[in-house]
Formats: sequence, structure tokens, C-alpha cells
Amino acid sequence: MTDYATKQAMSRAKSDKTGPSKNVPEQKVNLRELAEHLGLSVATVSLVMNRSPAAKSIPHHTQSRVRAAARELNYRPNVMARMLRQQRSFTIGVIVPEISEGYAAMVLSGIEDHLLQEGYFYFVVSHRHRSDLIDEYPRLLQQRAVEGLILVDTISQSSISVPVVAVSGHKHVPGVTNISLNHSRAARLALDHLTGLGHRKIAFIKGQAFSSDTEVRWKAVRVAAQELGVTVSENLTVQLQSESPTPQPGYDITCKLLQNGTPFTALFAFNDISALGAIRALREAGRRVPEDVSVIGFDDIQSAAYQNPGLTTIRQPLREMGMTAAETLVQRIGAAKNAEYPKNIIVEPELIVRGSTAAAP
Amino acid sequence: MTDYATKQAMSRAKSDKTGPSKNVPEQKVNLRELAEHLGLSVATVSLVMNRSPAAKSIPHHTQSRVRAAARELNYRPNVMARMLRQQRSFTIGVIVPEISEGYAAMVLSGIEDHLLQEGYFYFVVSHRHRSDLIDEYPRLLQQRAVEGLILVDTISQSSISVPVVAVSGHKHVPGVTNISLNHSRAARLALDHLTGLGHRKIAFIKGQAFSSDTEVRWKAVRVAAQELGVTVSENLTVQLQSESPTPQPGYDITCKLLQNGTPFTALFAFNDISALGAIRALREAGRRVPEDVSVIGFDDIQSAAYQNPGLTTIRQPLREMGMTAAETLVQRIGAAKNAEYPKNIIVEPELIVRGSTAAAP
DNA sequence: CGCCAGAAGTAAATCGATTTTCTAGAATTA
DNA sequence: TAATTCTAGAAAATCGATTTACTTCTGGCG
Repeated sequence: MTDYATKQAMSRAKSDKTGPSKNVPEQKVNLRELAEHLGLSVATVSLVMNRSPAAKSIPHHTQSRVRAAARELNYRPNVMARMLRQQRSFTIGVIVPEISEGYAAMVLSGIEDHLLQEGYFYFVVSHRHRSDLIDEYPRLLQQRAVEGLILVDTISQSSISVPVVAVSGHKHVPGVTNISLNHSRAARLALDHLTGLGHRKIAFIKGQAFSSDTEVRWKAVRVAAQELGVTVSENLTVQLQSESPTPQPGYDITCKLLQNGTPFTALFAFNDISALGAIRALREAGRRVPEDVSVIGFDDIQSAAYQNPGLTTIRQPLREMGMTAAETLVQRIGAAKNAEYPKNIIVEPELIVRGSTAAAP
Repeated sequence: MTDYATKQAMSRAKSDKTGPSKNVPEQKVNLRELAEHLGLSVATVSLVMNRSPAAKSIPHHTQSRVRAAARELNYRPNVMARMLRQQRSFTIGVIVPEISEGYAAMVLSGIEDHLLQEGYFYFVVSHRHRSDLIDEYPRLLQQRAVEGLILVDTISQSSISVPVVAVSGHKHVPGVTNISLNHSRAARLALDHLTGLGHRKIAFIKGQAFSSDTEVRWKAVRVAAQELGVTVSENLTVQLQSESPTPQPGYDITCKLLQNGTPFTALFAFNDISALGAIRALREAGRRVPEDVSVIGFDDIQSAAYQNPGLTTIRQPLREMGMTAAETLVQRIGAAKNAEYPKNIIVEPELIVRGSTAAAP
């Protein structure tokens, strides 16, 4: 939105609230009425209000008269009219798998931070892994005139005519900026940590097939394992199945892992959520964490720090990723239709050591 | 939005995706072009597309011709134009304290469920307890032409001209529907549980002053305590201070509680988040949970179930509250300006017993 | 035959801005 | 003095629908 619509509105927050003394009329006044009140044409008023360069010929004195009247009558431009005329909505769409799930919430929070500052609002929708919705939401959002889309951990093949930024996107798709973690480094950090503690027999929980990170991360893990001379045993590799956003899938798969009987002293989970489930399964099977089995997660969602013991994990800077996504998208929206744009933005992981990992027994 | 704009779009999800064979033209076609293509006036086409009753005189044959052409040219009505004309945005605003915090995320998820079905989208903003934002966001959202507002755990005094539903609202404000928990019952459930386990010396963590539930819940707790003959000791009552959305405030205040030295065998925390902090503080002070101290939380956020031990808590049906909020709001938007509306909707809590509470030592 | 009621649409107003193109007078310049 | 440029603002087109108030034309009825 133009300057006065948001940033001024923001700063007006305080001054306006001088109590109920100032009789701000509540009923809506539109541009025509304001112009009539001033004895000017709507064109003139509009030019002044928008600080258009075309208003340079309008004397200062008139300008301030206009602005004073606008303030007095509490004039607020009608967004819908403005959107229609300018063909801009100052709205973007965010598609996440699930809102209530830590990962997405964290990214959203970063997105919001940046977007509102820029005068944009956003629609959120969650597809819960239903493929019809994954296809439909981009369409629906575009019908709603969003100027860009942020996909969080979501793979979409539907062709989209607005700029797209994919958080944790890996496929190279025209028109899409991918923001992704340096997975090689992440895998290396985790395995360095575990091997440093003396672990050799390490179990792995791979992500669900639908997660956009699964493939890449797993590849990175195998490379890192090879580099460190750790064998990745088939028997110690399991994959999350159900799509529940709870620790349940992690719990289930760890039970299965334990049943197969192959011994291990450490477990590298796909994410923190599944790590929590895994810890519960281990405990129930009589294995202590970290004394008998070390567990390392991935993401560093908020509750990771407040587990007992705290969860050692590879931190993804999710808020920053959200902020970067928003920033990049806004930039791309402002740029020319066929301008260059970043195809890939890599962010760095960080090892967060807490209590769930310890020296191998 | 009218029927064909969303519900049809939804169901079209599958049929449209018959591959790239169907040459759906990507460039936007507007009503005028569609009408020209058909040799009809825009009025006629519009009437047909909207299934307006005024279209009854248009023969069936023409109607299907119009619809066929619309499909063929992939006509999508321009939302901005439609919004402007109808003075409706099919958008609502949701104001939460913090997105990334379990409670709000859960409510949002319920809101989304219902809203999208009804053809509405929503903007989310989070104020992070900044009072200028709490005042400003309702204004900003109204400027964005939202047709209603849902406030989640947020007290707003700014006058709002659209229908408002407050989740966990208690103050009776004209124009606002409050959705709140039966706190008396909640307090009773918790204290019944604790006293049933033999606890007499119970410590309490009150909520931060800014939370809309703090007052009401605390009152309910004292009433229930009295009924059960439990004394609420000053020395065992503390209040959350900082506004961090993490367990940190709970941790801090529990440390303080422990320092003062008054013995207790159970702790009733304001919410799950603070309960997690409390548990950590207790553990660090050498108290085992639940052997030495039982801890009960409030809310039943997702991660409560996956703590070690699982957190006993009073469940608020947050998703349902979100759904109800959305449902009520949509109804109110559809109703006449001065129609009756529900002032209060009470939902029932549930005791969820997990491992963090046990018989008093 | 004349009138009226539907049938099948159409023209035009409207929603509320933004933005380009004009205009009338004043001031400047050649 | 005539031509040109500024000044200060106004008129009108436009964005893309929706919706009300007309037109025609046809057929039926008295």
C-alpha cells in the first residue's frame, strides 16, 4: 500500500488515541465527499493524498488544506477500489502442511514479521497433505489476487503465474526461489557429534515421502556417514509412515525398529517431533536416554528445549527462513516481470547440544 | 464468495487435472471479452454465471452455451471488482498474541477448517503483547475490509464496527461474542484430581496480567479450593511475569517459589507451557516429578502428551473453540446488522491424566 | 385488431479510487 | 505583442464486475 496507508497509520496509533475528546466521525467518508467538502475535484485530492509527483503543481497551502480535511473527516481510502484500479492486492498467500505443528508456525512468525512491515497481509491455508488441496489452493489463492506465494515444505507442480518462494524447496522449478538448508553441513554436524561421542551403531529415521526435505537430507546423511566411515545399516534405517503431525509416527516406527532387534546406541531422527516419539518408545522399551541410547532431532522447534532431557538437535533457522522468504518475495513482486531472481538461497544449520545425547555406552 | 467461485472450484480440482492435454489458455479473460466471444452482453453473462434469479428468462440453451464458453476460456471473475461492487471481501481478520505458540496455532487450525469451507479467507496478525499493535491491528484490518474479527486471547477496547468473536474473552463488550471455557468446572476438575491423590499443600502459578483468562481462572480456582477445603497460601502463589511465549517464565517463577522454602507436594500451573518450565525448575532443584511433586497444566497443547512424563492437564478444546468462533462469526456476518447474536458461548474442559501427577508423598 | 404479458436480453449506473489528458488563466520569454 | 510555458486544478477514462431499469419481439387473449 502506499506510504500513508500503512506506515503512517502505524505511527498514528498513538496520536489518534487522544481519547474520545476529538470527535472523529465514525461513518465512512469517501473521496468524492471529501473532495466536495473541500470544493476540489477528486483528482486533485487523490493526487495530494498519494503524494503523487503529478501533484507538484498544487500549492503547498492547498495540499495541507486537503490533508487537514482528510484527517478531520477521518478519510480512509477504500482498499477494494484501490486494488481494482491498481491491479494490486498487497496480499500474498502462504501454503503450509499444517498450522498447528511447530515448524510451520515458526516460519509463519518470521514471514509475518517482514510482510506487515512492507504493508502486505497474507492468507494462510493448510493442506494437511491432501493432494487435491495442494493443487487447488494455489489456484484459489491466485483467484484471490495474491501477488505471490510462499510454499512451506510443500511440493507443488501446478503452474503458478505469480512469484513463488519455497521454504525447504529443492526441485528447481521456473519461477520459484528455493530457500533451503545446507543439508550436507547439517548431516555432518549431527554425525560428527555422534561419532565424537563414540557412537558407531547409529539408527536413522527417514522422513515421510511427502516431505520436501526427505530425499535431500537422506542423501546428505549417507554422504556424511561415508566420509566419517560410519556404516548405514539397512536394519537400522526406518521411514516415517503416517502423516499425523504428532510424535505418533516417530513412536510407531521406533517400536518397529526395536522389534527387529539390531542393536544401536544412537538414533538420528528426521525431525524433533519424531524424535520425541522415538524417545517415548525407547523409554517404554526400557532404554534410557541418553545413557543407553542418544537421540538427536532436527529443526529445533520451540518445545525441543523444554523436553526432559532437552533434545539435542540440528537447528534450522526457521524464523529467519520465513523472514527471508517474505523479503525475497516482496522484492520479486516489486521487480520487473522477467527480471532475474535468486533461484536458491542456502541457510546454515547449527548444532544445539542438550541432554538427549551422551557418550556411547 | 458465490457458489461457483469456491465450492465448484474445489470440486473441479480433480477433473481439471486431466493433464496438459486440455489447452486451458493461461492468459486472463475478463467478462467483457467472454461476452464478446459469445456475442452477448456482459450483463447477460454475469447473470448466468451468478445463477441470479434474474436469469430465469434466459433459456437453458443459452445458459449452457455461456457456461461452456466460460470453462473453455477459463474465465475467472476478478475478485477485486466483485468485492468493490458488492462491498464484501469474504475475508476476516484473526488477531493472536503469538503464532508460534501452540495455543494460538491450535485455535487457528480450527478457524481455518470452518472458514475455508464457507468461502472465506483470513488474515492473521500477531501483536506479541505490544499494546500499540493491539489497538492498531483492528483498525488496519478494518481498513483492509475484513467483514469480521476473531480475537484470540486478546483484550481490545478499540471500537470495532464489524462483528467480533473473542476466543477466551470474558469482558462483556457490545458487539462481541465471547467463547470461553467453563472455568469453575476446570478448576474443580484439577483440584478434585489433586486432592483425590492426597495433595493438600498445593502451589499455584497465576497467569500474566495480560492474558484474558488470568482473572477468571484464578477466581475459579479459589472458589473450588474453598469448596474442597484446600487452603490457598500466599506463600505458595506466584504469578508469571515476563511475556515470553516459551516456558522460561514458568521456569523463573518456579525457581523463586522454591527459594521461598514453603513446602508443597503439588503445583497447578497456569498453562502447559509454564508447567514445562516448572518441571524443569523442580528437577534442577532435585525434586522428582511426580514422585515428590505432582504438576498439572492447562490447555493440553500438542506437546503436552509427549513430555516425559506426559503432562497431566486440563484440556481446553482449542480446535473446537476455533471452529465455533469461525462458525459464529460467519453467521453473524450473514445476519442483519442489528440482529440478536450470542453473547457467550461456554465450552467444557476435560481432565487429561498423564504421568506428571501421582499420589502425594 | 389491439393490448398485455412474458421472453430474451441490453444499456447504463454503480462501487471508489487512480491516472492520463485537458483547460483556462497567469507569467515569462522572444 | 505574440508565443510559450507554468500553475492549478478539472474532466474523463479506467479497473471489472454486479444490478437495476429499460428495450424489443413474440404469442395469447378478449
